[in-house]
Amino acid sequence: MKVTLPDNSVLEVPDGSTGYDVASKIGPGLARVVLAAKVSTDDQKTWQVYDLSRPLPADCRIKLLTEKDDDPDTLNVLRHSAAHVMAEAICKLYPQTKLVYGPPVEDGFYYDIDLDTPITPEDFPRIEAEMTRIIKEDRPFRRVEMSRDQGLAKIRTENNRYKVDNAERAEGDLSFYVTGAETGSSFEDLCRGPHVPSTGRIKAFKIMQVSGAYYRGDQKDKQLQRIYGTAFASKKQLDEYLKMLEEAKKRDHRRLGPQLDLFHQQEESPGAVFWHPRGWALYQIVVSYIRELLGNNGYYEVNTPQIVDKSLWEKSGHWDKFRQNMFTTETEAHEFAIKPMNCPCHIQIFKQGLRSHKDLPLRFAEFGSCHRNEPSGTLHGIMRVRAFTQDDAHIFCTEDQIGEEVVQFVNLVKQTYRDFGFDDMAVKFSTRPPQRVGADEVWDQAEFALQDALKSMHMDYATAPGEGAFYGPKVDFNVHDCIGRYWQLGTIQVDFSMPGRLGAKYIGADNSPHTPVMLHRAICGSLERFVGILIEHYAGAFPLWMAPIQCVVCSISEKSAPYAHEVHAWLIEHGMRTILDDSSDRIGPKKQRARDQMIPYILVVGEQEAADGTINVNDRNGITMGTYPFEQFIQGCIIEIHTKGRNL
RNA sequence: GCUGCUGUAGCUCAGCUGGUAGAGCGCGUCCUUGGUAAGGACGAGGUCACGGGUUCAAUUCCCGUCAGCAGCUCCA
Repeated sequence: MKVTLPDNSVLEVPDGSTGYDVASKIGPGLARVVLAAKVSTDDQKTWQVYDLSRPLPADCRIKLLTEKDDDPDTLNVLRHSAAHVMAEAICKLYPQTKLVYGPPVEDGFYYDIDLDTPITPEDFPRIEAEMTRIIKEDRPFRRVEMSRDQGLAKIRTENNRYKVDNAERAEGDLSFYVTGAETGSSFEDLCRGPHVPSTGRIKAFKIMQVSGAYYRGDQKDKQLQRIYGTAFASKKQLDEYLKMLEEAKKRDHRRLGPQLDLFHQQEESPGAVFWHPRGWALYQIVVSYIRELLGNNGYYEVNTPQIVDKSLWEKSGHWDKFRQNMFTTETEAHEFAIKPMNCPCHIQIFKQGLRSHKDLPLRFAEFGSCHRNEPSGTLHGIMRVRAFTQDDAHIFCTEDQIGEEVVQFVNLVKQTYRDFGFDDMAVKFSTRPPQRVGADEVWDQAEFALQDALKSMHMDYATAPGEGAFYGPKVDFNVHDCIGRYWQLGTIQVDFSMPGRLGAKYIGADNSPHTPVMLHRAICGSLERFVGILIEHYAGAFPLWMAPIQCVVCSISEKSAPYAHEVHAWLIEHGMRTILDDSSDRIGPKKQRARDQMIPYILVVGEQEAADGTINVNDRNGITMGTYPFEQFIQGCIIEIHTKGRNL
């Protein structure tokens, strides 16, 4: 049979040859480092990863995965095998363990186990030692295939409901992997594969953490222990990965926020933010940016009450679905809810007076302060909080106007994210959830409108079936943080239901009343989260235009302190956010302190500068940029701020 | 909310098998007025998260509460 290699050369091998045979034929060096084979039988439309010992299909295209290449499947195979080794080690140490499921994931792998004894980080070294032993034995991974019936019969004897479940849900015939000899020391697991040839090929691994995970993600089902690990083809790569994690920690907004004196959080108000002057300056820069953008794009800013009678939330449908997550308060006759969102209030504004179709689209924006009683375990720094402010707006429009409004909004999102420096956002389109309000035809229409707009803009997006809001489908704009977690920032949601439920009407061209469509939308989403993402994105080193403090003036000695005061005053007059350091420290420590605060420009002034009317400019990376006349420096700053630093 | 871990000075952390606490940085005062990645001396700072229990004695052991961390679930 013929096997085509990546360089399009064709190798003639006996029928039934394996990936290992092909590798050996090419060269013994390759045979030593190859881990698995990637095989395509449909001219590279789809690929399947094969064990090296598995016979190849006739006339296929093959790509050999080695320890050195960067194909993500290489790591997946390696990590999947590492998961098996870890499972074996755990079963050896805890014989009552029931294995559940152990896949590779983005940064490593995990194995879910059902075991009543909690595994703690203190146990990791023992498990790792056992894994090292298994790896040293260099036992082969052997694939054993069985007919479905045979396999099911076998697995049912094992008293493990999870594996029976897995087997029942798998399609077609079943395969098991035996690690080791057919008799004697070996470990077996129901598994689709593929695996590396033998345990010895796992060169670098580490158990990372353990946590709870519900079986099949169901909160009502048993909570299992999920043990996370990672594996690489070399120790060097593992070390690099661990170092990268350390570096990422330094960008964490929960560390940088207090360190840069931006905000703090404390026990007495979990899920809320105490903004310090510098953090609030940053926050207000975001607000000003959005306020200007909305003003230029046909929005009217409004403001609505914090505390609203429960009856409004009953009408809107929130009480039914989110009562558990709403903060309430009461007076003599009323039970109130602290608003968890702004839309019902915006509808109240819409309802004042008689609206005409000529008023549409009508766009109400609010920096709306909301409170949601999020479950304690979901809080995360300022990214997920209970008290937050959205750059919220609701667009009241006709069905015909939806497309155009979505397009305009997506353009605003793109412009904003570009200006703030987020270049890789992920777009997600979420469709109708099981629990929802509104007729199916209406959902069809709303989903179509959103998708159509995305397509017309040639946006790349992922579809999330069933993840829409209860009143309508949505498009989310997500950005990742320093440790790769994705957070929803912007969103636009089509709502055919709530205006009707709350009695919003306009008079159409036909002189009869109609219910408007409402679009819920936010560019930043929660401003708290947006600022959190900004902190991590820039690791605290904000571009000049958004830096809370833009310059610090440092005097060389007492002799130059008066001039430093003068320079400081000039900068303030020119609108620069500036502080003065005329302390008795030497210039070294002053600069160090300024760098620690990530202040973009450190302006050193001594007797020389005082005599010349100049300033010596240094950046926060320790680079001395030169001595400039004051005017020249200011002009440079003004340009840098105006262009948001993109051309400099 | 669930599982596991954690909570000691403003920050980062020591503190073994119970005998009421320590370092570095920071902070304050003084000396030094020094030209670009931390000058020197002295000093102040802690109800060891909170509430119970065991004990002659608890920061240390046990239970509970609160908060944080990791993941799961959730996210209008």
